[in-house]
Amino acid sequence: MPNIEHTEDRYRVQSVARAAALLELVADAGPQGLGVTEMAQGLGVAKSTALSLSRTLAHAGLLRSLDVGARYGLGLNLLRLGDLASQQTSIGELGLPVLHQLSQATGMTARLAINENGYPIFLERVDGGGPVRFHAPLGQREEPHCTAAGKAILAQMDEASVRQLIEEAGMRVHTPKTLRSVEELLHDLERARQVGFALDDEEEAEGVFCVGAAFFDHQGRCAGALSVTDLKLDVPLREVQALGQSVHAHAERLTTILSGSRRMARR
Amino acid sequence: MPNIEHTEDRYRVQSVARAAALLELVADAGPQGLGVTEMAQGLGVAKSTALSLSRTLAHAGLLRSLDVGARYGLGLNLLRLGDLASQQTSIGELGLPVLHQLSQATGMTARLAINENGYPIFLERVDGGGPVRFHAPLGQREEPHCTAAGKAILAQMDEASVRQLIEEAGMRVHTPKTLRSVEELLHDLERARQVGFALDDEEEAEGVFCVGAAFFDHQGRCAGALSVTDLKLDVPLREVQALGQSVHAHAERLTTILSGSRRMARR
DNA sequence: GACACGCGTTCTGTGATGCCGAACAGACGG
DNA sequence: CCGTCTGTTCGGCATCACAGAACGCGTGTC
Repeated sequence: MPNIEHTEDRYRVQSVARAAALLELVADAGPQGLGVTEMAQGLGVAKSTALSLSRTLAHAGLLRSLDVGARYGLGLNLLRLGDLASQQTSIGELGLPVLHQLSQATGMTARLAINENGYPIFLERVDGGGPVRFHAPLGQREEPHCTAAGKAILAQMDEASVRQLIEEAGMRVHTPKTLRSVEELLHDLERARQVGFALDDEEEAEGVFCVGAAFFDHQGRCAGALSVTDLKLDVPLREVQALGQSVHAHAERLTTILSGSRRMARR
Repeated sequence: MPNIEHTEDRYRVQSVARAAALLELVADAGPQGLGVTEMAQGLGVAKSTALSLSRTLAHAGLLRSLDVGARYGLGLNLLRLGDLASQQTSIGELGLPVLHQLSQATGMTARLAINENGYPIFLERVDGGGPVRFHAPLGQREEPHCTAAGKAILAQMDEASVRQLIEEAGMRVHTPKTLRSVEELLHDLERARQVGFALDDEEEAEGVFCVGAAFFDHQGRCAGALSVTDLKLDVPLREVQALGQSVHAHAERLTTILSGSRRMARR
């Protein structure tokens, strides 16, 4: 579904591709898992094929059988592998301490996203102390136009690239406050550049307020963005400026870490 | 030489099993990733085979190419899948079988608590065979200083964190035997660390005796604790040592389950 | 500068193997 | 006691994954 099938990829192993699709299928199925029959029709293969695939994946710990040998859910090895994946992505590893500091300094849920061709992908998350937990999945490509991290990243691109990206990504409307036009977006990005941080003022979800700022790698390229999230109610307007400066400062700190303490952010 | 060989699993897809082994291989390789040649000799297959596998996995987002098309590291989709796996996996569910075994082995009421910032929250409970049922609410945050599970968790934290937590939580006095000072508590925790289990000797309720031991997640963090409860009358002093060892052993069993049980094939 | 060696990549033939489909065995529920 | 769900088994054909040799390319070494 999110993945368009095959870019004319030669060298592709059918059964492995099916196995990967099966993982996605099981992930979407939720906690109750999937049975062999459901897998089979979800993948469009015979039941016996689905059985072989699931058995093999289960043996590798990528799936696990929920009941005794009947339904399958995601396996615990995925936990370990996912954890290693974020560690091995040096940004995730290097950014985690900064993220903790940011969370502690603001008391809010802090997240770190990397820049993948203009899209933010969240690698790490540190919950704030508050009672409210936010739905904040990791490893997922989020939308650029309505998230603080996304706009912080977009603000570092030139206008032509932004237009092209939005052309491709679209601008889904989530709330009444979601920006509707590229012009509106570009204007907002200009403002973000001037103050050094981007806002998501109930643009993705009602009642949720985010502040984001970009950080840069050793070549000065925008490597990603930090953001903090909280209920709009809990963010007095007069504090937004201070909050933004804090996020910006932490992003700059991360920039100096990533660049070997040589170069500063490109504005 | 065939290092990962299986327990006579009939339905097994060779290429998928190899793909899974490849994921492990890349995970062990660390941040710099693996090249095709290394994968090939690591798996014991031809280079072209390794190429097909890695391309397929990369297309599914389970691997990602680090340089342009050369070396491969773990993919970001693993992050998302791992995150989902942890959401969909309740520790309680995994621990339930162990809990049953523990209850059966000891004949006592067994409980499982997760560690939430040092506080124990009981998720599951299995009643022993005896006539007495204990008031043991689930899903509720209990006090750390006077419960076996709480002290088992505390025993895994450093002294400063314990002091800070107790500062915040206080030490309500329930019985004459309830510990009164942080020093007393720290001393008790030190003893618990040495023997591998914590005791609650009528400290929360008179006549009630508990033994607890911590278990750990795939990162080695203390994820929670198991405990057993009975009337003090029914626990002869000489049995405490054996009881503690049993609880400790079951907690260890749960730890191996939670940490992904990789490499379970031993020929 | 030429050479050799390492890398990743390409291509093609072949036989192992993944795949389907049909049949089987329990578990429910009418 | 059937009909209809499951998950499981098995055999056989065609596919598809696999190996291996050859290619292009960048590196390092005389």
